[in-house]
Amino acid sequence: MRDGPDIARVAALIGDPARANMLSALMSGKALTATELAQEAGVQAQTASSHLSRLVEGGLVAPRKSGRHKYFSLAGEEVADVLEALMGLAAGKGHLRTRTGPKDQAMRQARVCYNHLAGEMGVQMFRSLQAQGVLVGPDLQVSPRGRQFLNALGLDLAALPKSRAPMCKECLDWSARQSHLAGRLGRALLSHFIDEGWARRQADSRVVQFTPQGLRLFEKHFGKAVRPQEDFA
Amino acid sequence: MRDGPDIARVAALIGDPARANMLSALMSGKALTATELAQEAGVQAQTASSHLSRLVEGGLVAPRKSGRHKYFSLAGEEVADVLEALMGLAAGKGHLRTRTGPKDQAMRQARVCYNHLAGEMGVQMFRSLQAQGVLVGPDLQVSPRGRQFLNALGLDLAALPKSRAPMCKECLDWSARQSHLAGRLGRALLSHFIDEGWARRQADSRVVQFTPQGLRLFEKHFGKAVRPQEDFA
DNA sequence: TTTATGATTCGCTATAGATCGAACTATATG
DNA sequence: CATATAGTTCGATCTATAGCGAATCATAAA
Repeated sequence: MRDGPDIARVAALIGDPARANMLSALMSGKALTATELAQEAGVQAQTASSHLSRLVEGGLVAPRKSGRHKYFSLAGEEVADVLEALMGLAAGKGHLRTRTGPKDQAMRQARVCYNHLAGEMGVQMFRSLQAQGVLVGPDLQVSPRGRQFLNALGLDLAALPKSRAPMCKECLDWSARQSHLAGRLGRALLSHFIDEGWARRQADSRVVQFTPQGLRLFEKHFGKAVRPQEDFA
Repeated sequence: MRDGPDIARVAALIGDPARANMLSALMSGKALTATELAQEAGVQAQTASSHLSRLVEGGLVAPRKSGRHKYFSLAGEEVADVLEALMGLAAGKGHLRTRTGPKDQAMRQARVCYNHLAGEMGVQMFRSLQAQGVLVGPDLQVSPRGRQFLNALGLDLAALPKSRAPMCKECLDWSARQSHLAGRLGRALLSHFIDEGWARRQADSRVVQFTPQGLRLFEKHFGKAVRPQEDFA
């Protein structure tokens, strides 16, 4: 069994606590500077710099300079997917870093996964979109009815930036263990919710906080989110 | 960002070359003894023993003794899923361990993923099952028509061993970058192909070799597999 | 019983790499 | 220009752990 991809290389890259913290922070979808990431990781700036160059070298994060700052972000959606999957496994094995607090509860409810909505509400939205026939088929095409639905929401697909990236993609949720919507449409929907004031991002965390009004509107369009699943020991 | 699952712990566990080799070998779905795994990993028996106890401790593999042998297998489907996802990322980044050989080609065509069929043919089968309405809805329920279809194939769902594990589950393919069928049905289908002589497992590898007849029957029921995708650099 | 083989435990060594202090470069701001 | 801040490079240290030899335990075969 000496063939196949070199899985140890990427895993080792993720397997260092400092780097894992950085990657987790980047799961917010925001691009962060080297010093911000150093703080997230709890190490000195020099150490962080070394870690970051290794992450770039390994193709997990992408650098971008702007003035005297250097911003880092996840290299792509596949990276975010793998991280989310790893979180699922770790959570399932009970490897949690902290006692479950109030934030944890909120994270399970609604959070950012790279650039789209995850958590119970993310899962609920995805199921609803399929049930309503907005997304159809195994490859998740947007149906004509779907276009109409999205227009009614105030979202124009044609206005989305052109890109070779897939419009719709599934992403496995670590807390709910079910799929939610990623891809360009997933990103567009989350931005839309925030632009329209349905929800806002909580500073320095992945939590997405819906306003009471926003929640009402969400449930009107996508149905009521299932109650958060109890802990799996 | 000090909350969330402890991703570094599992990743570090996978991130050692010897352990990664062991896990890759276990992706064949077979349970292997400690010495077999030592050979796969290219280390001495004592070293392997230490690695294996750590893998068990971390919940990634499950031990089972039988006489003076101790068999190890992956702890569950979630573990296999994560490994497959990691392979996808590693392959996408060009982190391959060896030059692409003839075996590599065969692996992309049809291989075992833990206990079900993966590769181009696995993906093709999954799409076909959805297109034909055998599996319907976002949660992949087997339709009444689906039951009929499977019966015609010689597969009786009611005869499958009872279990709380999901009947149908998606699993992301590292070579094709699309979903294929996992879960109890996925397992049952692969066993069926082998029992019926459509295909046989290649010794000491994950490759699934279809016979000419088996291939014809497969294509009759599931359509022709798409041509293997070219390398992504 | 003895003998052979599989697996583990112990003790030791060697090494990769994580960490930080200090010096250095580059960009911005006054 | 000088000065402050962001980021990197270099060198040194220190720790975790992968690796193996040798001995030990466990089970099976003879």
